[in-house]
Amino acid sequence: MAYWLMKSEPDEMSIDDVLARPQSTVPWFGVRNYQARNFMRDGMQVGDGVLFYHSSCPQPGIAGIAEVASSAYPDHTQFDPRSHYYDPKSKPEEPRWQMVDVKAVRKTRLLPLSELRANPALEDMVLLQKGSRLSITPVTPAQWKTIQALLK
DNA sequence: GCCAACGTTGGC
DNA sequence: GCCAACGTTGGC
Repeated sequence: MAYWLMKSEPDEMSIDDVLARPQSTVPWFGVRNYQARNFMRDGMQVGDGVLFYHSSCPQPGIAGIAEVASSAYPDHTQFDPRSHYYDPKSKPEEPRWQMVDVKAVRKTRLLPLSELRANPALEDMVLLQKGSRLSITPVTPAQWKTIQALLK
């Protein structure tokens, strides 16, 4: 069992949007960063805990709890020339980009980035490191536990 | 809109 | 393999 933080722009896909979907589940398409892809492909297992983070919005922070709902499989948007996420260099016989399904578990209070930064127990979070921009980052069990307590 | 930080591309 | 140029992310 591992833990992750996944960023989503609420204008694109908020925690409410995911909860409103069938099975509260969404395919996490559009990741175009190798490190983030590798976390999905090599690290994630069904049932892993996910902190659902709202980014690029007025109040960035953790907005909900989710879980990994599938193992990694090819992201079909990479082959669609009309898609914003089209990658002409990726071939169907050798897909470059993968995705997983993510299932929303519950909405939480908005736990703002500023509150995460202010908590000494969380100072090592990958999310909070200088210059960190990864849309998918690992979370340690201790960090997960701290955040669960903050969301109680 | 600004800008720091980082990733990718491509010429050499 | 180096590295300049460019594109993207994302908080502010």
